[in-house]
Amino acid sequence: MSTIIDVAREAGVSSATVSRVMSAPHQVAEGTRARVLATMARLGYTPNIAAKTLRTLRTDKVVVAVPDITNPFCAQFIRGVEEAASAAGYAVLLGDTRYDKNREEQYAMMVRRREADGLILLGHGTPTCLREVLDDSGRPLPFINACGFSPDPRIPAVQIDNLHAAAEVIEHLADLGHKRIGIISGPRAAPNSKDRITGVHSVQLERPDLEISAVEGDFSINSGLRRTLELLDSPNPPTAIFCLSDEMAMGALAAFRERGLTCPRDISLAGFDDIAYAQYMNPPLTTVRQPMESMGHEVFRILHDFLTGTPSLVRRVTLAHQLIARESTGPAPKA
Amino acid sequence: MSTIIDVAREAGVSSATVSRVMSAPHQVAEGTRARVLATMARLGYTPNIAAKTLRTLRTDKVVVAVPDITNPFCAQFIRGVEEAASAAGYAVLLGDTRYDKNREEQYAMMVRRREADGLILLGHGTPTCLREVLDDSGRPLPFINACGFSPDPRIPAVQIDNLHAAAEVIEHLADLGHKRIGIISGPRAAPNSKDRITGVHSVQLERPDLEISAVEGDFSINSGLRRTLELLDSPNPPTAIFCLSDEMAMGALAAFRERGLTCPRDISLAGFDDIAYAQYMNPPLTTVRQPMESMGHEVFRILHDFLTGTPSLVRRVTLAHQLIARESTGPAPKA
DNA sequence: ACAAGTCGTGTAAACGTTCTCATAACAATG
DNA sequence: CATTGTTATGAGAACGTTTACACGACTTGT
Repeated sequence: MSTIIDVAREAGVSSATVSRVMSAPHQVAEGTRARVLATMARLGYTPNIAAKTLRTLRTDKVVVAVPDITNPFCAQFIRGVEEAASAAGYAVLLGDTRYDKNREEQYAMMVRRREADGLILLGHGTPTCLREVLDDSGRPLPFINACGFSPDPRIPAVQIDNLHAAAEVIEHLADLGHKRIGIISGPRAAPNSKDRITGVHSVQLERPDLEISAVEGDFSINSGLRRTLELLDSPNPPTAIFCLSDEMAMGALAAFRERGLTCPRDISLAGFDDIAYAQYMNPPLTTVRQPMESMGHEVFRILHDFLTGTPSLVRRVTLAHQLIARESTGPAPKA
Repeated sequence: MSTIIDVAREAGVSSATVSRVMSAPHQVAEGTRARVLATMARLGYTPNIAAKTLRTLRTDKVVVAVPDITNPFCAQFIRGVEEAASAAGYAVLLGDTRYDKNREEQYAMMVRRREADGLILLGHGTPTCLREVLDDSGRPLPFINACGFSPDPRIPAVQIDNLHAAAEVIEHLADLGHKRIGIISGPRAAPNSKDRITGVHSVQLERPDLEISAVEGDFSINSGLRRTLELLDSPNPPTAIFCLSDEMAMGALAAFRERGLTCPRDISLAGFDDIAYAQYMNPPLTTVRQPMESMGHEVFRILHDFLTGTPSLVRRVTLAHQLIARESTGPAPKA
């Protein structure tokens, strides 16, 4: 492996000039530049990144940590971040936390150890090793949440209006004549689950004839299946089910199948997220679209502004969602 | 940010000793070790990775590049690699190539620039910037393929027996009485598509009454939908369709729906991969299970042996697959 | 008592960059 | 002609580690 020194020697210049050819080409005379470039090509020179970051303290990398890489919802978000990042000359380091705090910490450590310039976390959490720094120094961190506002207001974040999104779904179902609606939430602790449930109840306030029964899932297909079976087996089963993720809705569909129920004739179903599969389900799923790619763009933009010292006061951004009515929701069956 | 020198000064030892406390703790006296450890904790010392890799030329990172992070099939593989990697103290850098050669090159460059110790590529390709090195030096590279043997035999790889797996599916369908079978392949250029098609034809040799019509897809849901519609609209449509990926099978299901066909009563369907969604589709999908997690383990193991200089002659490994018959395949309808 | 280990530690030279100064050559200005 | 400014380059000091080598203090075996 040849170094910048080799190139310098071969081209008859100093290492400083070679360095400049790469980072500030206009500063070096055209002839010299061409000669250096040619030498670099001839030697197959590739700069040593470790040395570069040791010197500059910049890695041009950001970590994106998602709770479940298996979920297409996360994948879309990653795509968005990746797009914005590579446009700005940054590489994306991807982390799959599997909803595990320890793994989350590990990825956060990468920014503490300066293996990456910043951290984007899908979810509302704050890794403790970053919180420590924040509490000690009080200075803002190269860290941002997506899809969930942290309870700590100092931490920037981007999300949709979960409360109103959920409310719209319930209104949609109520308009179709559904009175008994089952909700399958994500883990209750998550602020966005809470927001969505608050949204559900806000509708109930205006339509007191609504009967809402909420159970707790974990966003997985299987929990959607299990919880739906429970709802169906209850004494007075709902005529519509609202899953707070499309994956759980997929499980619900399997549960309907298991009980011989036809959707939407016998029971209606709504999901949340609008993953790519939603439109291909059987029947195509009514759901709320979260603009995950735009969220990725936006989140990176904010982080990047911070990294480049671009003065900015933007802390939190709310993006527009969209209710997408497909065929899984229909009129409530006549009792 | 405190350095190893700060810790050394505070603890009254040399930087060498501090370094040893981290990398070879048994070499340093217990009392000293405790003192150093305490000092490190007090100062909140975190080692600078850039300096470390500059010195050692090791990053303890491997890049895993997959063609489509959105595909749960890839995700499972990543999980497998990640598991094996973190057990061995390696971090995984994830790359989403989106079937794009340029992106593939970019990730390969990371190992050339020593930003990572090795590259795992899902697919049969060889990035040109690595092939160059291989051709120039002739020495083996820290590079391995998964799910597809490279035409270049010098490159290690792990995959299943695609030929026989596909043959088993066709036999399964033929046993159910299907005579006209449609195949929706991935891009023809891919060796594993070729292998599977060869497998299909190997069955045809023994059962000459089979009519096979193969069309080319691109593994995406949408191509599955489109190609299936074409097959259904042909003069003598097949009674069974075999998609070379579960995602395309999902598209096929949507196509059936669009044409008012009930699966498996009117038409049978088989997929390939056994992604997590396969069992939850409507109807649950008959498919071939590829052991993606084990493949991840195995692939990392081979790469790791190479990296640690463990002498090994294993170049290529074939893992066991499994035909999983679910409800999407049934007896051929009576003409 | 001496030679030959072992053990714990320190010294200092790398690793490959970047970047601040310094300098030299030349042009423009008074 | 002296001064000032501009432009292209070089010298060399960091950046924070690891590690080969050296050394002194013990232990052990003769």
